[in-house]
Amino acid sequence: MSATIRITLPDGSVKEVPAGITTGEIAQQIGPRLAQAAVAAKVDGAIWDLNRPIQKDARVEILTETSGADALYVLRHSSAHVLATAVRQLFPEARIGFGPPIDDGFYYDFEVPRPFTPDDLERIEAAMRDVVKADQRFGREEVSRDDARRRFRDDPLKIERLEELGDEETISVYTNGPFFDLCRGPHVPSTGRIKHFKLLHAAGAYWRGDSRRQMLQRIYGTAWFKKDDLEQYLRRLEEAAKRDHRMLGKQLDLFSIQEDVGPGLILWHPRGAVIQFQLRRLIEDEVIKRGYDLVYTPNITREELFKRSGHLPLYEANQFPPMAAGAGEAEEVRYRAKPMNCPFHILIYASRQRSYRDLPIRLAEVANVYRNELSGTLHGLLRVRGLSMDDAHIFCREDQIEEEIFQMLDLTDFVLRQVFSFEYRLDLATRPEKKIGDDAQWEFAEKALKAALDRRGLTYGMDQGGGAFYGPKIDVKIRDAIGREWQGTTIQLDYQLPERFQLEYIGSDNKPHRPAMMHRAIYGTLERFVGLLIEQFAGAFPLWLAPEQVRVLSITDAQGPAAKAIHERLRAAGVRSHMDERNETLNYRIRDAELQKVPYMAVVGQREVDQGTVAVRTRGAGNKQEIISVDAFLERLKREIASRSLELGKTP
RNA sequence: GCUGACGUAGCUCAAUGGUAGAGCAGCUGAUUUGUAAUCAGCAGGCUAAGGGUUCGAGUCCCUUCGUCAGCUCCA
Repeated sequence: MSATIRITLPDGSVKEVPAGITTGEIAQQIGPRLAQAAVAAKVDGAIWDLNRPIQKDARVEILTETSGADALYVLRHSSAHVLATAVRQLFPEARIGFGPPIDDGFYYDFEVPRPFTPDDLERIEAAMRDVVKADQRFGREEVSRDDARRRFRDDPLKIERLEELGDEETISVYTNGPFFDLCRGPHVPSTGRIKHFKLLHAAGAYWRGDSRRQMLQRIYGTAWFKKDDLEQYLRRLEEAAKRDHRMLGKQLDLFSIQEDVGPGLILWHPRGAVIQFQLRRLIEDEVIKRGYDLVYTPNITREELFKRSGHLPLYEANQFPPMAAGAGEAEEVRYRAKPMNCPFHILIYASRQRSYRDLPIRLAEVANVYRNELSGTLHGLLRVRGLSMDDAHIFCREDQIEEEIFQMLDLTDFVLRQVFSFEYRLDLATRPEKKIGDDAQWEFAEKALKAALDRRGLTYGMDQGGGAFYGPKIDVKIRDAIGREWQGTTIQLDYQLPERFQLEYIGSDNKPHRPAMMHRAIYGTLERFVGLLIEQFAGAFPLWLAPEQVRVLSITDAQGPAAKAIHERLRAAGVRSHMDERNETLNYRIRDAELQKVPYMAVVGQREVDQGTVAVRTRGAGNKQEIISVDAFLERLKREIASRSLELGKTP
């Protein structure tokens, strides 16, 4: 006998249906068009296949191609299976790893005797199209552990995963055509639903993300419901490539990285240095207003200092090897380039006795540090070996911690959101495996960070195990042009260093106490931040940051002296003005200034000379020129620069 | 660091194992231009570095350095 169950639909209506009905059948009952468009269903909030039977009362929502992220997730997961089906067909010896959906696409990991070539990818993609054409039905089976062991006996990676599943977990196997996979699902009804996909690239990836385990070959792809969406996505990738800071850095002559100097070491050309300089000014001015003191400390130090701080040996892999002082009195003394500034700031703190009345003490320094990062991780300005950190260390009483963190979050918001309109995401990173200090200290520190975040009413993610070895931290992630996330701001609590350096202050009880300590960088590093800014603005910087703010162009040589006078007047007023008096046509010089993304061009012809005006052309505004007096132009420039407006011609 | 691809003029790219080219940029000259490329000429290279195979290597092989994608790591 078949029992009846009650299905609640999103509009609140209730359907009485026999138990064992599938969500696909429910869709069919509602309407054939819905059934046609259906991809999967949400049953009590969980995503299910359309052909999975429902046995008890539930809320059901049919997901269609237009249901957004959930539906795409299912499509891409199924695409990964189609990929694996094709790979297995062409490379029967391939063993399968994991194949999940990811943002914008999917991947699948394979253990194969040799890596995939670009040719292989083309063949695999063609084979995938055959699988799609065959319109294989995705079937779901629940199997016993023994059964699963038998079925995956040739796939050791799957067996490894299988053995980790708890006894209470359902073991499900999904099949399509000849392919079967240990998989939680869900999937689209059949492979024919996957029409618009493309394989993007192949690369090595460690099994389970562990660099001690074997390397598998990962194939990345993207998949969409509509042809337009796929094309738009591919176009978006191309557009993003045009914003790549490495390409723009070359075109706009901002910086270079040269083999003669070394990987990850930046040469800031004059035009790039301007941007860095403006950022330094901004943060230094702001920090002074907020009660910090600026300090300067050396780039190298006796190695003992980093032993005392605990960086050696824990951080040694990231440090450059020691250098000897050479012949003479200090022959045996070994020095190290600094990877961090904390020990120096600590020594400044400890250089005299401190009272509770002095706290908090906030020491700030935009400093160069050197970290020997793995060569394969270096990436333009976004990951370098010579870093300019806008670093600071705060020493305070325990009861001041929360307020200090609160203030740092405020400074972060000022810089990232108010000044730059960055969308940013916060993470609370907790204790890692490699750490110093006991669990009680970590517990306390993690709570303090949480309290400040909650007090500011911020939402944040948890990054379990992502903390620094000396304490938990709050990290800010900013996306680059192609959507990769990079850490910018970091706020870290540290209970270890004050202990190691025996830091003290004299409390109101006239007894010594240990201060709390925090590290923080708002930009993170100037290298990375400038890199992200280049991509954010696609090289077209707002006036206050632009390497060249105005380019003065004379129409013929006759206006040369007058143009030069205007240029010099602007420069004397602090405007970054350049003059283009090359023997080229006006059109040529305008084109050049546009390509260099100069915010304003000031064109000076005979009419302008006679009237004491300039013809102002705004970047990107075509030939909508504006004739104004030199005085008015200069006033406008000054106002816009001071306002740090992100848009040309607009002062907030 | 690992896996793979790649490295040719300042830049972007060509060159079935058989004399290294083009466009732009640069230099010289002509031209004096009113809002996205004026014309002509000239110069520019030990093909990343080092080794090997070959009558002959930019091209094939090895090593090193570097770049790119991803993994790991991280500001």
